[in-house]
Amino acid sequence: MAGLRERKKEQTRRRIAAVALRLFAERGFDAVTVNEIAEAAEVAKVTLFKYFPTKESLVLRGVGQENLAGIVAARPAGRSPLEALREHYRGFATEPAEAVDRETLIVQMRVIFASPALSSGANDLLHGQRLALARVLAEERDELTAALMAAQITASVLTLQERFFRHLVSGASTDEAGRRLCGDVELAFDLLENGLGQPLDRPFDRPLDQPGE
Amino acid sequence: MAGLRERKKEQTRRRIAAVALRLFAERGFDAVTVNEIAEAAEVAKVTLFKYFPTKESLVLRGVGQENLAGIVAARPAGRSPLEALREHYRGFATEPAEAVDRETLIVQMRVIFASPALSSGANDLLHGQRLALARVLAEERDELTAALMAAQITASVLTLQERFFRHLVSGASTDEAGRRLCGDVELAFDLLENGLGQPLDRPFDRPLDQPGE
DNA sequence: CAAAAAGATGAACCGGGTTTGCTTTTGAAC
DNA sequence: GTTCAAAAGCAAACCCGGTTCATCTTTTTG
Repeated sequence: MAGLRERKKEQTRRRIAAVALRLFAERGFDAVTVNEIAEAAEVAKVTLFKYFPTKESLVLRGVGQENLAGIVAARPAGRSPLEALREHYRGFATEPAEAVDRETLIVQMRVIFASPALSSGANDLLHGQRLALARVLAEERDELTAALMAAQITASVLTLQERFFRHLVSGASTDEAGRRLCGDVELAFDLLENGLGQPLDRPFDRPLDQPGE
Repeated sequence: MAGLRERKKEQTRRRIAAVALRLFAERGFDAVTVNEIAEAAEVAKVTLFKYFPTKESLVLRGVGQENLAGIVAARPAGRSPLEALREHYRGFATEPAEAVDRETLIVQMRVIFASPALSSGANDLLHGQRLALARVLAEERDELTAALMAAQITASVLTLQERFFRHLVSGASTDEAGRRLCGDVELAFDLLENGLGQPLDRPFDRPLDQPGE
């Protein structure tokens, strides 16, 4: 019934997250205390921690929630896990992001990249994904193979994400970053499929990084 | 000149690490405070932190110092990075561990696996390795390929390590774990070389996990 | 042996996070 | 509208990892 209570809570949560992101962007993650955030957001520290379990979660909320395991588990019959994932990321690269507004996302990523604590925190989030993916893959092959596949896949996806956001953060337009990501996705999945043995090494060539942004 | 001072310091460092490991093994990483460790090791807290920068480092000292980048950079001419790494891990799997005594190592790993904080801490240590490896690889290929290769390789190596130590921790003898690791190394590097596309899927078969431990 | 250099130390402090005990707000039943 | 239980909010005190600082002890060196 979407009560008043719910709305107020949602509003408070947003306010806290927004204030926190702003302060982090202004002065850096480590230089802002949760007390300051709570004060600026006009809640008690204890209340803040009821909404967000840790300081990091103020920024990492909803980052890297790809659910690779789900994508693989839900793939149509006859399609390999890699094909399914490649398809998914093709879609992600072409469609224009949606949901949260770009500006906020960029600031968020900038803050994350600027703080070692947050970067490695984001890293950790993928650990769970890796285990889940390994579990799904293990239904069709032996456990070690499944674990290795999951490890390679999540590592590659993480690399793609990092590059994508790094482009965005360093000023590329959403379109341009998306276009780059397109090629990157193909390369990444080709490497996964065919292995590192073949020197297929970037068949098409492109400007090898920003020629000035 | 190997002064008295040096010896005492080394001795103190060892004592602290040993006491910490014992306490962690007895009661778990989170249930032990650094004050307790300092007290039990008969040093001041501030002294403890001069030897070990963080609580985690009391356990993670020297864990996962493989230096993949170094191995690749130092490989003989004409050998591919993957070949060099495979060779290195073949050696590691056959030679019997050396250095630290097995018992301590096992306790250490048990403690690490039992604590999420430590597990993800150990994870983090590989992050630096990944970047270093990517940098070395980037000397011979484009940056994205290098980054993806580094990501896949470090992820695979981490998986191998985890399995190896998990075997040890769950009671396998060093020999047995080493023998398993042998096969695992070949599979892991075959997957890296040839890709996940080919269903080479474990050509030899083995008991597919502990039949009760 | 004396003075400098290096360590060790206790005490106070900081910041993230939790506990406790209390007040206020909300939603629903009467 | 009144009543009441549940939910949310709060201040203050606390815990723990980690740092700072000023002081004291030990080792080295000349």
